[in-house]
This record gives sequence, structure tokens and C-alpha cells, in this order.
Amino acid sequence: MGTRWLDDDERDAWVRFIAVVERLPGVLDSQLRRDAGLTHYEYFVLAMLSEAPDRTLRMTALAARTNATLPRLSHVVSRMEERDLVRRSPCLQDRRAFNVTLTDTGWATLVDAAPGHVATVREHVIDPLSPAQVRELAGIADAMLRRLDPQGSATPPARAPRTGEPDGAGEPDGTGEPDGAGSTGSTAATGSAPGGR
Amino acid sequence: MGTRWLDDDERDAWVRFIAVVERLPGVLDSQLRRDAGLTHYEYFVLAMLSEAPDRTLRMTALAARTNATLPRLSHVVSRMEERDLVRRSPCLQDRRAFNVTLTDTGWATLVDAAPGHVATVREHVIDPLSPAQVRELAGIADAMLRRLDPQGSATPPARAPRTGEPDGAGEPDGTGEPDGAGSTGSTAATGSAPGGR
DNA sequence: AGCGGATAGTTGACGATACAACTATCACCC
DNA sequence: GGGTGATAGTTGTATCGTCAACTATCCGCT
Repeated sequence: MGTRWLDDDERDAWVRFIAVVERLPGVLDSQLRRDAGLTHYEYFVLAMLSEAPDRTLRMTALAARTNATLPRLSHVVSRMEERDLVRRSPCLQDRRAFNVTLTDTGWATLVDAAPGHVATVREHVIDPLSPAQVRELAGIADAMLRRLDPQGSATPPARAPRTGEPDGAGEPDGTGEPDGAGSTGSTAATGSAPGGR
Repeated sequence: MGTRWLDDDERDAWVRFIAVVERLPGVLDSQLRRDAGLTHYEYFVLAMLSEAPDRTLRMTALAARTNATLPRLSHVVSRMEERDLVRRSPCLQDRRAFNVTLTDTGWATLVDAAPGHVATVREHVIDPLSPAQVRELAGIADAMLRRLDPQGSATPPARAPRTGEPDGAGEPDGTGEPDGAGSTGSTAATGSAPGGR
């Protein structure tokens, strides 16, 4: 069975796409590192936590939402814990598990970093595209994700919570909102994160 | 001046897109590492060289085509040289510069690796898309690339050779084709590379 | 000539990631 | 009620990439 090589359209799309995939992380990392002392991955961890109920997520769930492996997340969380950006606490329901919570320092760091980061994302990704292209891109990325992430663990806030529930699933505190900053703060933190709800 | 946050369409596109950007390299790397003992970046270096005239490119040109920094390329080439995949030789026209040439071993390694790699690219990137989406993707990636790489150094084979000409620009040997395998081999090597000419 | 700034590339140290073990707990079930 | 397999997470090592010097060469100018 011969290999199905890429035709001209396909090769053209692939070469450009892989160039973006290779170059974009470096751009995101260096802007955040320079302006906020964070890697893009660390930023994303903060953003995901900021949108979670009670600003808390289990390691496994956080790893899935941040598109990373568990060992990688574990190392990153250890370093972030030393900088007081997040805090680990044992999960009461499952003694193998840990919850990770955003600290006030982490929240402040995120709010600080968000405008510059969003500007970078706009400059390099969103603004060069027409509104129609932005919608196309969502569809295209979604199609790829179904192969790259068959469980759909990257964006679970939309569906049934199959696994990785944070501690105390039925938390008494009904306000999903973080204290203090109100909805403005939440949007700021989001920056590059899913629309939560 | 307030930050322009992302609206719903934009955030949706961004979150899915960044998930692909984060996950895809790992998938490409582990397939190639498992089946051919190469990283994706090393594969790409081999592929770019295989399409260059005389299978040779200067460091700077190769770095641009492979979307990498010069220090990174330098380290990678050193390792690949030890494995006899490529060879460095001083550039006669410019004594600061070096040419990198694909060896026969490197060519064979590339030909070996190509089918599996292309299959992976198809599975995760191309085949999930409709033909129309493939064309859309080329346009979208192109628009982003104009910001990420304003000089357009990623795909220069189409335009004027502003910099980084390989040694002996007017090489006597007129056949751009590698020896042996003919056009089939060339296509195989291409795999994930630009259509050269 | 020869000086100054830019370009080509290398090197070393450090930081971060992947991968493979390993521990501890859970869930099932016979 | 104890064994078995799966799950949650950590840790150590080896590798890879980035960043900041540093060397060598080239180009333009006076």
C-alpha cells in the first residue's frame, strides 16, 4: 500500500501551518517572560484556575485543560507553589488526588499579565484574520482536536463532568465568582481561556 | 486605553487553536521518535535539505526555513553530524558561514521516516478537514505568518533570494534532483515540506 | 589603510520537558 | 476481606531549547 502523499493544496496548508505551530509558542513565551515573568504554560495554568469553581482544580483535570502531561504539570505546579502563585491541598474524597488552588498572589499576577498577553494574541493570531476566518479557524481547530484529543478533555466546561471533579462537588458557596474583582476581573483573567460558562 | 478582550467567537477560536498548537508537536515527536529515532525538528531539517539545490543550505537559511533560532540549529546540527546525517563545510564565499549538506545516510533516514510521518500528519491535521477547510487553513496560516515572520523567511523558495545563498550559487550540476531515487524519492523526502519548485 | 558597526555562527550554563520508574490509593469482585 | 488491575500523582534522569556572551569575518566610510 503506497503512502498517500500530500497534494499541492495540502502541502501548502501543512507547511504554513507547521511554521505557525513552531513559531507561535516562542512569541507568546518571550512576551510573557519579559513582561510578567511567566511562561505561556504557567499563564495558562493561572487562567484555567481563575475560571474554575472555587479557583480550584484537581491535577488531572488541570493537566487536561492545559493540554499537558501529568509529570509536566507536577513539576510546574511545584515551581509555582514556591513562588506562591498556587497552593496544593490534599483531596478529601480521594486520598490519591490533590487540588490546586489559585492564591491571591497568583490572581494578581494573572490580572497583571493579561492585557499584554491578549494584545500579543490579537496581534499575531486574531487581528490578521477576518471575522469569517476566525469562525473557520474554530471549526478547523475543532476538527483537529477530535483526533488529537478524542476524549475532548481540553474543553470540558461545556459537558458532563465525567472525571476530575474538584473537591466538594456541591460546594455550599453558590457564587462561582471570585471574590473582589467581580466580573471585570474574571474576564481579564480569562484572556486566552475558554468562556467557562 | 482599555484592553480589547476577545469576544465569544474569538475566544472560542483561540482556545481551540492553542490546544492544537500545544498538543500537535508532542504527537509528531513521539511518532517519529518511536518509528525513526528522530525528533520532528530533525526530520524537518532533513526534509528542507533534501529539497535544496545540491542538498545544501547555509546555517542561517536553514534556520529560517525550519522556523528556529540559530543557536538551536547549531546544537541540533552538531548532534546530527555525529550521527552522520548531515555534514558541515565552510563556505568559500563567506568565511564566517557554513554550509550544511545532507549525507546519504541522512537521505536514507529521511526516506525511511517519511511514510509514517505523512500518515501521522494526515491522520491528525489534513484528513479531518474538508478540501475547502484545507484551503482556508492555508490562508489563515499565511495571514498569521505575515505577523510572526514579517520577512517571509519561512518559505523563500518562491521569491527573490535576498540572503543566505548556498555555496556556489551557480553550481555546474544542473539537475536539482538527488541521485538515485528520482522524483518519487524527492516527494517522499518532502513529506511535510514545501513544494520546492 | 583601518576603524566601527553589523552579520554568521558557536559555546556554555541554565531552565524546562519527556520518559520511565515508583508509591499510594481506589474500585471491583469472588 | 484480601487480591488484582486501574488510577493519581511524584520523582529522577537524560535531553533539548533559550539566553547571553563571545569569536571571527565582512562591509562601508573616511
